[in-house]
Amino acid sequence: MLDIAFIRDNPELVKQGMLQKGEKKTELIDQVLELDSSWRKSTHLLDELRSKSNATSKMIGSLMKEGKKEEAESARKETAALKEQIKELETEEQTLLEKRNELLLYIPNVPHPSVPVGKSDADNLVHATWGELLPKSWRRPHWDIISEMGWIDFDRGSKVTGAGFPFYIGAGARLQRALINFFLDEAVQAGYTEIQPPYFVNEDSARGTGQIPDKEDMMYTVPRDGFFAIPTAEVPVTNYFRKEIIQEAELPVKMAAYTPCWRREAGSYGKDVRGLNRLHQFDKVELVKFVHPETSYSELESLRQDAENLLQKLGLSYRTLLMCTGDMGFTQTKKYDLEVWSPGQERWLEVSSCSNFESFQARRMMVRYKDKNGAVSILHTLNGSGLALPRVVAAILETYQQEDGRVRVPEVLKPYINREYL
RNA sequence: GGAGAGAUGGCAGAGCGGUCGAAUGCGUCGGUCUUGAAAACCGAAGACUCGCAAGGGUCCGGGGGUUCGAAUCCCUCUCUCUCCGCCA
Repeated sequence: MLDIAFIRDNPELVKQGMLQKGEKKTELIDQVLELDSSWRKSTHLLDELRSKSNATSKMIGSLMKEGKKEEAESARKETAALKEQIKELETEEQTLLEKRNELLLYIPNVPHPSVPVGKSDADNLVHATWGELLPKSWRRPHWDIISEMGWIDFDRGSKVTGAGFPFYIGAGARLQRALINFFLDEAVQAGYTEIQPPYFVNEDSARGTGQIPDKEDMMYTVPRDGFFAIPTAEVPVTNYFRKEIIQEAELPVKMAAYTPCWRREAGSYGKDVRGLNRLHQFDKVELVKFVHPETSYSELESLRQDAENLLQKLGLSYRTLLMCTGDMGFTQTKKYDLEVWSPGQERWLEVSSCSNFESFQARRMMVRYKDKNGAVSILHTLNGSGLALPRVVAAILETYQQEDGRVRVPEVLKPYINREYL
């Protein structure tokens, strides 16, 4: 969420940011500011009354000590009305604050000035393209390769769980494991600490990273225990430091986590869900950074570079998009997407998304850092996939397939899959 | 799942109804001393929030209650530890 003080000082800027993200309800800002000013009035009055009440309590205490019973007694009687007033005001003040903070959750983060203004994915900027775009020609889409080789079984997955929960078998499973290890090893090499987080989180964590209330429907829930199955490792990992203060010297903190991810993906259909293009359960290595506010944009660039390196080493062609304001999402100020080339489908597939959240998540989570002078401030968080497996698998199969049907093992995976062909 | 104990500042750990935002130790920071460091000594440090400021207010796991007044008493929830049961 945004800093209320920032909204007070820059209401127009925040409104403009909302409009650029395609969020038209800018009256939200006026409502928040109105609630805020009533709350402040209420708090002010309440504090005065409390101050008075504290003073008389103190006085009663010392009167008792001096043995002035009658005076203490009469002072005590006077507090009755005051107490009543305080109690009333307390509920009013609390209600106002709760309402204000609730609305605050619905105000999106403000895009960074370097982000192109636009409405949809058509307005995204192609930031860079790497590698040659193999033509389809004789190449087949990955789902054909998969079913012919028996590497992934969608039908049995549907039987056992439901659509979008596949089984990986033999070389298919082996490839998954190889990629996970490769991604993690590369991340550790790049200075990230390997983390294994919980796969379920509670409601506070889901709110901390912004899944609630914005993307609540994307998550699978465990109602009996109040848990959410994580849609990405971002959620547990970013919440790692919730309500904590980190020493400035510790920054930046970089973490890499492999987890399965669960997403309900309601409303998807057609070619988008064909094969490995979109699943309800998939594997991903996620990179998360906690950084000093001054460095968050350079950290975003290096995060993107870390993710790009993986694709380059795998020998996959890809492009990097700088997402426009309208296609960016609620919590980010700036975001790059990496899309890998799928020669069998002749289309781009998103395999990574690298974002800067500035203080948006950290403020919700109260993650702060303390500088040398002892001053405490909110830090910045970032994350990016490094990488999401299924579409990488799709691209590998389609890129490395031979005309005879076999699939070569990418050079960098050979330490993990000790053979020439899958 | 059953029984008991506990939750206090970065950590350890006092406090058991008023002067406690909280002793003490360690750690941290600043200074003295030193060529430099260590040791020793002296000193400084919680967070949030309202206010231009002066100055208020809130916070001793969360929520509620008793009281003029709660870290201290009561209820409740969560978590941690010990024992038993169960188990990868």
